[in-house]
Amino acid sequence: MKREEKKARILSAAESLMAARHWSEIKLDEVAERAGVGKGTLYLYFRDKKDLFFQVVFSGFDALCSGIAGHSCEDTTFAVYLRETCAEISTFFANRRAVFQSMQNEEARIFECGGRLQEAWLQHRRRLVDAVGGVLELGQQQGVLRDDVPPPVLANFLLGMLRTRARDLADADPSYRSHDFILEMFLHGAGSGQRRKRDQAFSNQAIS
Amino acid sequence: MKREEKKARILSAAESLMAARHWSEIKLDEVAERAGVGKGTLYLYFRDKKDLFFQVVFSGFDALCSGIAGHSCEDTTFAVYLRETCAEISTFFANRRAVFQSMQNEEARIFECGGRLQEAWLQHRRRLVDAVGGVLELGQQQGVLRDDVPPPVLANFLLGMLRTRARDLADADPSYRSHDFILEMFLHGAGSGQRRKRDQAFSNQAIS
Amino acid sequence: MKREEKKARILSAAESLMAARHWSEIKLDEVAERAGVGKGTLYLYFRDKKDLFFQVVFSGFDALCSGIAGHSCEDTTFAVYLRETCAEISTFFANRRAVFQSMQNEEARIFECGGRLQEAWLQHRRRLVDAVGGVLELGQQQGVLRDDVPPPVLANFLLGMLRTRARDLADADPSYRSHDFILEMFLHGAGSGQRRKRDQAFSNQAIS
Amino acid sequence: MKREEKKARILSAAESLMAARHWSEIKLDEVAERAGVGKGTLYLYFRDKKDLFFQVVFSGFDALCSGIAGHSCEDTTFAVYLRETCAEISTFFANRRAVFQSMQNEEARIFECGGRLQEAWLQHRRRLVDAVGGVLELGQQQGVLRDDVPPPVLANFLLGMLRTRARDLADADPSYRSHDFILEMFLHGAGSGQRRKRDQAFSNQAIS
DNA sequence: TATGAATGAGCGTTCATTCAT
DNA sequence: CATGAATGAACGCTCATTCAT
Repeated sequence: MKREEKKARILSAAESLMAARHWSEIKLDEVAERAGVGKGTLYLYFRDKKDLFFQVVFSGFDALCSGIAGHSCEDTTFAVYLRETCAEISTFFANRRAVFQSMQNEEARIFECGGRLQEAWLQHRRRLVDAVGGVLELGQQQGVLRDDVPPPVLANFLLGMLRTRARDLADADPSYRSHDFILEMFLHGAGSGQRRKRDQAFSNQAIS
Repeated sequence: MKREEKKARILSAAESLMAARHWSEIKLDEVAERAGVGKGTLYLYFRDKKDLFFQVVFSGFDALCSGIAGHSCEDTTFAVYLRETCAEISTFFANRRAVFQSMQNEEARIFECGGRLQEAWLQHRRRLVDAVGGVLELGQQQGVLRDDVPPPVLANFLLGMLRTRARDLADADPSYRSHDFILEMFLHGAGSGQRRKRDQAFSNQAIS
Repeated sequence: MKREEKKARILSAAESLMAARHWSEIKLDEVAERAGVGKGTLYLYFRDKKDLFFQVVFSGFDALCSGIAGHSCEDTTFAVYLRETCAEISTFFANRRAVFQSMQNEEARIFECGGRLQEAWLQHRRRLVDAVGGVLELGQQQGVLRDDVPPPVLANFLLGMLRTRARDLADADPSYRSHDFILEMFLHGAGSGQRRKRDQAFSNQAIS
Repeated sequence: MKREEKKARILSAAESLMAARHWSEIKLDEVAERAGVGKGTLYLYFRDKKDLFFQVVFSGFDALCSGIAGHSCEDTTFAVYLRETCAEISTFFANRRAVFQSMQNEEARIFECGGRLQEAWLQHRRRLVDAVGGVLELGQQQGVLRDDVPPPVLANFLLGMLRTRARDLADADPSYRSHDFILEMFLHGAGSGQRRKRDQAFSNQAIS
């Protein structure tokens, strides 16, 4: 237990540093100091620097994917289900924003590590896309979502919009940062569409 | 002339390397070798490493913004105009993909350079958003785009979707990578909307 | 204890190298090798190259000044006292000859370090002059030294003669290198001796 | 002639820079700029950096030695002759102070150039000592100077005192900086004067 | 187990020297 | 002759990693 706690302290320290700087610009001295352990101690818990940051990046990620894939909308409507999914994802990335603001750029080449880590990241990413895709597929089956586009493609767009919200709209008016607005954009787009009956389903309670 | 050419060679070499790795992981020896010049030569054209990568990042960016802002849709429909704008942006980022795949992560802290570079990037980003926002405002005036959302917010979403296409849909079916599809998603969203009269304007000729 | 010893090893290595070359021509690799430590180790004990050489130069100097100022001739004659002082100074500079042969040129601009180091050196030098001046003042009080010249001026001449001995007379006959001879010259000069009519010849017009 | 003038410009530029910094800290760019010539031009007049500074150091030195050796006191008294010699030396070093303040430290190892330059310097130095020694020998012959000390030894002391004046007494009262005072000290020393019983106190045991 | 002093490979930067113009 | 752009060897300094305690 003591052991796991110390490891967590290190991971946490590294994570907070990765919020602000690229991993190759972070010194292990800093990590050790912030974690309150000796520098040598790091090597008792992690093979090397790369391993440490690797673990920072992926710890928790799997849980997120499982969480999304594990839920089901049986006991609620798809609309609510989708919004909850968005909230879950947003919360996850917000909490780990530090890391993933550094990460999202790296998606295609994380750590440039000859491929092994890159592979790992792509795999993880795919897992998330699949999990979200699974949710969206339900929407298609219920006729709420267009079915001329594969769920993973839709999932990528949705994730992209969440990212836009998190990163590019940080300073925008709060009303444009609500999950409802995001979902409204996701579902109906930017067109003027007089059709717009404004899905009631998406304007109930706000989650976050 | 000769001088500018050499500088361009260096910028190009650096750019191609930045495609694959974070700038702090790129050795100036590599840049020099790939550019076919001596290492010392770099310092004839750039103050230091930071300055080199800074120039890589921003060279061309201003031209893009001006280009977008400079056009007008007087001699064409908004739909065509918008698609051309997208094509312009896509081409730009595709050509400089190397750099901007590294960059987009950095948006919030490029080079972590105490703020000066960060400032510069944010300013540039805002310029692009404004230019695109200008285009979208036209769409609002013509009643093609919803006017309950400020143009810059819409611009961010559009840019986000272009990014999604460039980065997350690299392996998707080509039909989901066309400008027309992107714009279709942008305008009408992922909803099933029986409304869907499928804007004719966007299904004519493909540009890229 | 171990720590101080290692620092001493480094200082000693640097000192011996400074004996032969100007500090800007000495590589830290050399210092490290000669000290039998890794290059990085240098930076555990010294902020940077300048700091290292700075410490080489001044370590021990203060002790010398205090030593000279602290003695007194109460329990001996002034003559013996003065000779002991000379011996002390000579020994110090002989031991650190390496350094000070490099230093004496620098007196006016050591390390050209924008003034801070220069200041330091001048202060140290002045301290030595004052200490020696204090000794000579005793000689004046006892009527052994002329009192028409301020002690610091006399001190400078004495130190200059010791320097002449150490540097210019290295190859001269040993009899001209003894403290006694130096002091004899200091006290009575090069004149033949019918003297003290205050050579009219030398007090006419000034040239420069 | 044009050629010689350009060379002189370069030498002069180098000399003025050597006044303030050690030669290894002076960039050839600086020399070229200050001389108003291209950097490549330096290599038309000097084999390399060492050669340039070598020539800076010794140009004029030979002329000084010849001048001193060439005069004679036939048409004047020894006292006047000696003072003129001092003035000549002082003027020379004052004019070239820049260089020689850097040099005097180097006497024993100039340029650390494996010996060739060092040799050259020692040879030059010896030449000056001999020239001055020649003058002082005249003083011995005329009974004005003690003849129990070889002229070169006396010459070294005299030169040392001139150096003391130039370097250590820069801030002293002007009266202690006149040639007359220097010569007075040189001839009669710092003793009070009842003297020439050859202080017993100073001829006992040697310390070092 | 935990530490941090020690290490040395590696990198950014400088600058004497060359050579095409 | 004159130039200054180009070069690359060299050096100061950093920091991931090891290991004696």
